[in-house]
Amino acid sequence: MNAVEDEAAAGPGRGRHGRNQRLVLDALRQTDKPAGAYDLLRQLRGEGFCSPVQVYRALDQLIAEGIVHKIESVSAYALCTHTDCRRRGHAVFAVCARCGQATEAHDSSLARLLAEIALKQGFRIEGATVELTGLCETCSDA
Amino acid sequence: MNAVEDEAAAGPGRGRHGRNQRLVLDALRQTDKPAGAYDLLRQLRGEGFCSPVQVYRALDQLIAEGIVHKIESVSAYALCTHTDCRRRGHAVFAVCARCGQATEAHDSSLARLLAEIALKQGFRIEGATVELTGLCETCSDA
DNA sequence: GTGAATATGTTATGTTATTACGATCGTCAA
DNA sequence: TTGACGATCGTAATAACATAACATATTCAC
Repeated sequence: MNAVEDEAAAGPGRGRHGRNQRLVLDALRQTDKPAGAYDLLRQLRGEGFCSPVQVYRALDQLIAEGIVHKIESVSAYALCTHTDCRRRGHAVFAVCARCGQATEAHDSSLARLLAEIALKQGFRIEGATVELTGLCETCSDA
Repeated sequence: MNAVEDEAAAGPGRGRHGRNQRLVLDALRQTDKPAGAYDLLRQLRGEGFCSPVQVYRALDQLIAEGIVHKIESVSAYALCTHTDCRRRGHAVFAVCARCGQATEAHDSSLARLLAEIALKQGFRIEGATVELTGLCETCSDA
């Protein structure tokens, strides 16, 4: 079950998310690219949003649940396309510098390797940000 | 030769860096933690800096040379502690959530693994951001 | 010296994120 | 029922991060 199915299962108006979280999730589903917090705000003006705090509050909770990821290198937010990211962690995003699309991948050997690197220096790892920049297949062909 | 030795070799007033770059490098050497651009600006007020642009311009060039890294997850900048990062790429930073220290590591199998992940999806990789958050040895003992 | 390239200065503005404070609403024990 | 508590939400203000646009100086090849 991914983030989309997850929310659908909860049904309208009775899920474990508040109205604002549902609106932000919906907005993120509408787009194929990571969206900035202020992009989301603009989209949700019609729904009564009028302050960035509302967006950030919703994002914070969704991120804590592992349903949404922040892509640090572009200060944008994307729906998780995988299962149970909160537990498994270590998503890798490949962010296209030309079209802006970000595709998420997971790799267990990466998780192991990062854990190893951390261990070497006695670092107690709680989270990881792994982002690739470059050109996606479509854009590098063009 | 690391960034510090590199600059020292160039000598005062005649290196390949302008005055502002040298000042920013010096400021970064003074601290053991990554510094924000506005931290640097505050430190360099006495040297005549009066605008963030001056800091960002210097940082941009130093980053392009691989002497300074930006740590995306905390929007801060740190001296490179390794040789020739521009060519080898793929530094990993372990950023302590408690004390703010960031230690840089390099790992060639990480570089290979990321290249592999990119290849799988036809992504043409140009750069990578790899950052761990958690607690450094000192802080997790405390 | 002249002109091109580089480096710098200054002002203004744009973008991203948080703080602080208060109102509302549901729930659950007394 | 009531009222204490926590969760959610609204609003305003501000902090923090980054860039645009334009002007001025410095350097160096020619």
